[in-house]
Amino acid sequence: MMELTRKGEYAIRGIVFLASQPADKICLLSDIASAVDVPQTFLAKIFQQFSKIGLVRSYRGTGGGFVLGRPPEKITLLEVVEAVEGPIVPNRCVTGDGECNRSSTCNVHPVWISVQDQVRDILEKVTLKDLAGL
Amino acid sequence: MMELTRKGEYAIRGIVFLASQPADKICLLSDIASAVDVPQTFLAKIFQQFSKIGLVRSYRGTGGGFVLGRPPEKITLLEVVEAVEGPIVPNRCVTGDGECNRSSTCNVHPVWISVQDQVRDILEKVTLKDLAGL
DNA sequence: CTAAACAGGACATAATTGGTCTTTTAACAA
DNA sequence: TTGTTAAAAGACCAATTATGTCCTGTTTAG
Repeated sequence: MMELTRKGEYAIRGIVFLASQPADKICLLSDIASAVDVPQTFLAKIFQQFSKIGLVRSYRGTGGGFVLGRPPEKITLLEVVEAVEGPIVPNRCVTGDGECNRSSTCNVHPVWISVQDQVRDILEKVTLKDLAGL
Repeated sequence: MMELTRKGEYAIRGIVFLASQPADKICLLSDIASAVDVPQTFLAKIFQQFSKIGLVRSYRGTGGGFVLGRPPEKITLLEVVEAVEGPIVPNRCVTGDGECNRSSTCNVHPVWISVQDQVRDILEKVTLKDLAGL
């Protein structure tokens, strides 16, 4: 249960590596991919998702590549994980879209809420600065 | 991320229902399944897993069925979930079987440990007695 | 012996995961 | 303007996992 997918793992590896590089250095996807040992085409998809929500900034063409969208201390692990894995939702109950039709009598419900809160809390306190060892 | 599968959801529903029944009542699988609205054949698999680790006790033949293996206050939500979903492992890192070959330099590692501990802690404090509203 | 009820394994189907490939778009340089 | 470089986007595909079903035991009460 609760296992991160490869996509999530690769996402973390990739962006942590980027955070460990000099702030103004535009990194090639190919370099990142080989540095963190992830298939480049797969990492491309991941970084596209990052780019859409501003976690990274991309430049095309010659001399192009990626840089962090914000300083590493302003990007949390929660953001990175949720960017590629979707929101942290331990049970269909807590999605709030009426999935749990037993909610009135469901004593399990508050437990999942509690789990969700705790996990989000932990991941939110960790930034790329911490992870990149800066 | 971290979503419980249907199997896990069904498992909880089924055993919580069983816990809500009189302690000495041998419940038919068919009755449990229809009460909690789960396909009987699927629930059968789940209860077989419960039975193997003693969460429930099964009786075969005429007059057979299921009862809880222990008093409801002695069965935790953690046990129930882990029985069918496997151990709570947020990342391959924390499995301990050498999956994380970067562990020496991996700053993410302790975060997953922390998540694992917190979640287990929450689920361990909730018993079937709580969930069945006893 | 027979009917009731769980145990166990094989099988089937759909969804998700974990990618690859191709084409397009954008930026720069000669 | 014309290549060349590099990311964006979308189609596609194989393997795995999730979600069951089905059939054949095996056990037990009566």
